[in-house]
Amino acid sequence: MYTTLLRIIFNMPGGYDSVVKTLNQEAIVLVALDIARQKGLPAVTMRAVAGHFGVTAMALYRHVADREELARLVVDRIGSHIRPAAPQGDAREDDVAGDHTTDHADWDDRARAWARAQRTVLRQYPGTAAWLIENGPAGPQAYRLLENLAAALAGSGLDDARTARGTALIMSWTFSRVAVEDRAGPPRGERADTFVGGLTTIDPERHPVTARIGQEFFTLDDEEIFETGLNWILAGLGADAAAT
Amino acid sequence: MYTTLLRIIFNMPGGYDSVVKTLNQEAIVLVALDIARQKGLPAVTMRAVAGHFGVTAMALYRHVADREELARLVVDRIGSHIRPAAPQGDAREDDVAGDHTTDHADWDDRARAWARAQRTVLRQYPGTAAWLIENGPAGPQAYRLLENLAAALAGSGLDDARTARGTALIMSWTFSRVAVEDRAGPPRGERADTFVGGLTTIDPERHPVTARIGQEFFTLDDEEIFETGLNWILAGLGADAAAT
DNA sequence: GTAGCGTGGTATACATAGTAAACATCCGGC
DNA sequence: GCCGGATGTTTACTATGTATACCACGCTAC
Repeated sequence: MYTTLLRIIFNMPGGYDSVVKTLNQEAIVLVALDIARQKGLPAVTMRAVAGHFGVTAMALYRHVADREELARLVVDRIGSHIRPAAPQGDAREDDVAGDHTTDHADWDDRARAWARAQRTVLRQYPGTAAWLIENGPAGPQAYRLLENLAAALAGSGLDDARTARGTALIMSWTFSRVAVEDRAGPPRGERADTFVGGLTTIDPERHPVTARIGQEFFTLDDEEIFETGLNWILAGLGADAAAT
Repeated sequence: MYTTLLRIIFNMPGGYDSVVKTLNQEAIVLVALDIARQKGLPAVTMRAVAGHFGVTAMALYRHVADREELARLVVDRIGSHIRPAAPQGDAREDDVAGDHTTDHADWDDRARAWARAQRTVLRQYPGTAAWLIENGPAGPQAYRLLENLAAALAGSGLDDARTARGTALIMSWTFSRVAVEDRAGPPRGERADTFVGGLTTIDPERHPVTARIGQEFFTLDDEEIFETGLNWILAGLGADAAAT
């Protein structure tokens, strides 16, 4: 409203759009992305996004179908930030065609790079990993990333069926680890009844192994857990591929 | 309310409690468990549970602190249904002490049995796996089950740190697979823009590998994906244990 | 120029959640 | 016979998504 007036006041060719954010899908997604980064994906509510524009929540519905669509757009945009670099160390962009020409010997390094890139970006947007597990990856970026991973695994010599299963395994590990890391973040040691937090009070009589390795849960950092799991997964895949 | 009157009407020693459910924590958890099984954990709302007793939602707060506590009680109760049988085939109950006396050679079969038992039960209560990923396992049953798994892995010869990481990996795979299966359930082929549903429309030009293996995502059933992933994980763990 | 129509934002309201606060009721013990 | 704790109710407030009706602007066709 009053756009004409504001255009006169600001006296600029493109109107006031370059100063005050215009309400369109692109801008909405960007604001939502910002909220997701700062407060997590669940904090991306219609009212919160609308508030950043000084409009009502209903205004957003002229540009996105509903919250579900907005979430998908946000997650897809997050996916566009994930650029698994080639493991050789050269900084070239990953282009799908190019990836297929790389040496097949380093398939596991490519898979590792893929998982690390996923984790790095997903960690910046709390709640996204959990969302992906519950809703499933979708959209163009998801396809691009799936292709990257599948291409890497296909280079191992696994057949198609195993390649498909392998992508599921690596994606699962990546998403669920980040989801776990998301919650373990800020309120460290706040809730005593949490799984990890409660490990100090384990009764060694009834739970001898847990009591013994309980310390490990504290000292291990997320990085180590993630990398070790990834190594085991790739070792298992590699052994299977070699045996075929 | 009117308990005296009802006791007179029903004319029974214990009052009407044996006919109409009494409101106490145990009964609340059982009703919540029932709702979780039929409609999933997210459907366990305070009002829904209260409705089954013919009371208001606020009445529940005399017996549970809040929805969070109720959810934890429900999940713990679900955990009590998980009884990973010994892999030898004998039907004895798994008791923690007994588990440790079993032969260490079959550590991977024990881990497999653990994961299968988890999956079988978690599948009966949709949304629980996702809840576990987001909130983390907690409570007595979680400890018992963790001990079971850790004990199995410790039998592989892995050191404590690796055992801890191994439990995280196996739990992650189990939980996230069931979480994925939960959503893939009823609305199969409903949303065309879903990850799996969209795989038919993959452009073979841009996503050659995905297009090729796309069929596999349809034909593979959940059982196969789960078992194969589990095998790879255990193979990776085993190789590492053997190398140490 | 003006009538009308489409685009886009607003106002209002409803449904579903959890839950706080004050009140009511009932029952057992003094 | 009354009192106090335990237990359920009432009311209401919050946050969330979203349906519906409305309205204001500005462009286009006459």
